[in-house]
Amino acid sequence: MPELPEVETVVRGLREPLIGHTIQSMWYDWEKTIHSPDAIEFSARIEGQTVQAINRRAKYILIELDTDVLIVHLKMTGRLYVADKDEEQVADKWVHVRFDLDKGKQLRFSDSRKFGKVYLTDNTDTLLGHLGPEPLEDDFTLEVFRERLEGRSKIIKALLLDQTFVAGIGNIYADEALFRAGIHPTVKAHQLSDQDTELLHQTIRDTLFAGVEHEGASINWYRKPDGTEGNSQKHFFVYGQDDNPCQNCGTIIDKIRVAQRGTHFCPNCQPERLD
DNA sequence: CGGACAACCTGGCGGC
DNA sequence: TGCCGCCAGGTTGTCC
Repeated sequence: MPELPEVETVVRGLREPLIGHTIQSMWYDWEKTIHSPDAIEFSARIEGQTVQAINRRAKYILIELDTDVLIVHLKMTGRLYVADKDEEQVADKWVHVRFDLDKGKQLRFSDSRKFGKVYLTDNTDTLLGHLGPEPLEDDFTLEVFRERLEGRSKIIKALLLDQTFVAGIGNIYADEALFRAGIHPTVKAHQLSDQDTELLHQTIRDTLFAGVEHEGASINWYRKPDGTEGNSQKHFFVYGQDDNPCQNCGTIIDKIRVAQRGTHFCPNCQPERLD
């Protein structure tokens, strides 16, 4: 659920309350959330380091410290936010990792489904090196997109979800980008015309830009670090719109399974294609 | 290369 | 009200 726009919104929201603070200690109650190194080394290494910058790569949050980078992946239900240390945790029973900061603050990682992970590393390449290009960066040009599509025969939706192909797109924005481009989700990459490719390149960027502008989609778990909801979900054309009329043509939006994922599309605007 | 599927987990919801 | 079973979707790994 948290995809590029949601993670970007979290990153932006964390900078003000977190940069400049020093991590004093670490607490956790679910060891599997700590991916690497092991919890003992993790806490020993992170204590005393100060937050210098916060960035994003794909769906990963990169909290740059003095000598290491604290990396967080929210997966489906993760939340990352700063709270006052003395503020009771009763309102959020899913906090599994906590970092005490100076000045009475606390960085909390909450995750009801426990899929999320935290990493500490001085070599981000090991974890992030395999990722594809950032779709909102200027270097993600139409030419780059074309080259990456070359020789691929995969179903286009599956390709968009592949983080090594393009980084940061998830189930929601994949459906939205395909709708905007008028491309059926099961179209094979090699079936795309030059015009399809150009359009899809543009709608991937448009869809993600719009998501960032609306501060992410609060479908059920996602919240901005200040606890408020994003508004992106109010602007979806197809995601979660099954059984409702298409805003473009009035045809009822359909929901099928593609690449083992719930997939929403307009049967009229996104016609199926045979080989 | 591609596709299917299980695993990791738990809350929310529809059905009864 | 309560229980059951399914669905949600990011990523990795395994198997064909």
